Amino acid sequence: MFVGVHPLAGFDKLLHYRVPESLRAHMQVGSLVRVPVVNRLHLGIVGEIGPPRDFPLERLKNVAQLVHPFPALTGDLLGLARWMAAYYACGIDTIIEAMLPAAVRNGAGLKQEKLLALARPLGIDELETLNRRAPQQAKLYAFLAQQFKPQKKSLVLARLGITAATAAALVKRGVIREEIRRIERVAYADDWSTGELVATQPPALNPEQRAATDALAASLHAARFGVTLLHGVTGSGKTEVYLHAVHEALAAGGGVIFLVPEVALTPQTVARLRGRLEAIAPGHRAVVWHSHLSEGERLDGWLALATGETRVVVGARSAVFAPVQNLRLIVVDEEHEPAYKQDETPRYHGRDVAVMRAKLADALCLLGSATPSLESFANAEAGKYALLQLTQRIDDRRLPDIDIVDMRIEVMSSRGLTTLSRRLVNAMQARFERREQTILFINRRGYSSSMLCTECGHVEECEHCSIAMTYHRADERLRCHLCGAERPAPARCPKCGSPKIRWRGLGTQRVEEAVRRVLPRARIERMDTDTMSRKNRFREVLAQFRAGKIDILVGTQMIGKGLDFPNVTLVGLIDADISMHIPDFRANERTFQLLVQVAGRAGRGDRAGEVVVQTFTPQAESIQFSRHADFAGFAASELKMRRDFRYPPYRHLIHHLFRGPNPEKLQFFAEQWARLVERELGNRVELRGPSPSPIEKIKDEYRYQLWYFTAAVTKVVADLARLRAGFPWPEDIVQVMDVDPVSLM
DNA sequence: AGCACGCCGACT
DNA sequence: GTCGGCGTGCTC
Repeated sequence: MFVGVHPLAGFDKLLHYRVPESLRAHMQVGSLVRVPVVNRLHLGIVGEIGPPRDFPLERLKNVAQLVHPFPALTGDLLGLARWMAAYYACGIDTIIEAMLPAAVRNGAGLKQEKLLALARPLGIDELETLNRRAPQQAKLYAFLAQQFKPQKKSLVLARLGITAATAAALVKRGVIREEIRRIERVAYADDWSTGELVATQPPALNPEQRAATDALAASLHAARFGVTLLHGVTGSGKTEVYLHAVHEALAAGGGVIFLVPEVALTPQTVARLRGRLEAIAPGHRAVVWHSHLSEGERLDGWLALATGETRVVVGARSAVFAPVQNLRLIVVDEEHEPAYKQDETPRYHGRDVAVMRAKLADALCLLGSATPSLESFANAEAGKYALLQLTQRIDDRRLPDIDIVDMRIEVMSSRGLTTLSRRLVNAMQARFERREQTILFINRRGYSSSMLCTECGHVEECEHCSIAMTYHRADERLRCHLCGAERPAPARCPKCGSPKIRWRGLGTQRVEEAVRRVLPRARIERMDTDTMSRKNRFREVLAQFRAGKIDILVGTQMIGKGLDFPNVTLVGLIDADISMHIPDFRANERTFQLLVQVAGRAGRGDRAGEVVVQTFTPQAESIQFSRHADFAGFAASELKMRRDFRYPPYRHLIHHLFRGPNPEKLQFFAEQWARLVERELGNRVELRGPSPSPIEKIKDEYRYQLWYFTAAVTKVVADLARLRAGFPWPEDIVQVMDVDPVSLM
């Protein structure tokens, strides 16, 4: 008997081994084994059963040990690992490592990391010779000499672009020293298992909820892959719908994964969820899974699931890898949350991975949100995902009125005062007189500003990529952050010729001043990163606001969190469209989400609140969204961390990008990379040739360099005016390519 | 990742 | 000639 094993030894290759008689009984795909690699034992996962295709059988070594009698990875998980390795362009070993808790990977083997530190300082002449004879070592020495603490080896090597051999040479000479530190997890009392299990009576469902649960029950009954998007406004009782689906899946003998964003994993939430679960599906105890568990707790939970003793897991994004048997349902609550994105290797998106896992396990994936992400919404629109809507609030609170104010008209009619519209000022005065509160939200998702004409609303775009170009004040030029194109900033609007063209972005101070002018007696407080330097200031201001000691709160994104002030009946959104021109669709998306959150909370129980949205582009025809920017960003940040990107085609491209000014080779690998991206992402890639900038500059700006090769852009059209009609995501989604993980298999 | 191998420039 | 630095390729 032969097996192909993915060793967890730091490289991405399937190695074959002979299985001794004694280990054959329980050996299967997904088994955790210990195998010899070179002269050391490593853990590995059996990836296939059978002999190697191009390796002589007589040279095969034996499997040393079978760690568990049951498979550590279920079949769908192994398939998922393969898919992730291709989709996120990383080694399968890193993914398998992420799938197994540290304690499982080795009984006592705690994770270790290597650190580098200076051992003895070098004398002047020694340094001199080093500089001359071994520039790489000198670079490393210079770096370490500046550090106070030992630094992580892998990071240092990646940053400086040097190999382990360089470090080894210095270690051998005793100039630097290598330390090994065990990374131990902080043990942490699980107050969730002891938290009071309030076995609340399941509340009666309203007709909408009933319809949704019926539809889900039907889908679950079919026992086929499917994705359902549950779009329910804030307070419409999504959780109750989830729980009925969970019950249905459990009753059918299936397993369930319930994902929540990390922030939502508070003891209270989990206790409540558990309580409800107990009430609705008696006898089922859920495993709780998150990053703060101790090794032992993780192991317990993992074993309970892997052996089939428990069939439900509630947890943060990594719970998507839980070894749940006979998986029937994956719930992704608040699916739009950016917390589902992992920003360390292996980089992945928990929601997309959930969809894919459901596909591989023939299970149902239920995505829920009050503000679905654009990609999920688009997939629902396209009919790939089923859509269920909950439009009524359980508490029957009315949705606020939304006014869109066209600031172009304001600018024309009232010259001078253009920060606040008449509409907003009147509304604010009314609140002040009634002793109600106002929030002014300044949409200033900074860093990049675009060129906007205040006369006609025209925004300068890149001719290749069709995204708004970024204005760089220093040299008065416009740049495209996607393809790197640039040109001088125009003095007049290219469309209507007006000189009133300016870069956007109002400061909080300016808004505050404007408010003071119209409401001199009101108590106003400003809240942004500048004024909130002191740590407690933030809470202080919020407390004062809640206590009614502040009439008007002016702030940026910061006020979006924890926004539940009962006396706020007016929310003003200044420069609502500014982020529409940022060449990053996530920024646009976040603005929508925030707006919906803010708006959903304006108003007092009895009376609907009011939301005033100020914009220069009320009929924004086209907002651009780019999947490529997202992926390239992903890849770029990956590359930042590791010099030798392991996925072979990338590895070579990157190597030549970083190492040699060799245009032919560079082009060859760029083409290879482009083809890879085309294949993996299904998008067209336009190759524009090597960057004109000198190679030294590329090192600093390789992000743009990478983007330079991937200028295919996906277009989505959204209409801000749609906000009038409830809380929708843009309905006019024309085309969203490649946002459905399953289509990219 | 860790290790062996081999090329290449530098210098007792 | 030899030695050390450093890139390259392999691990069943």
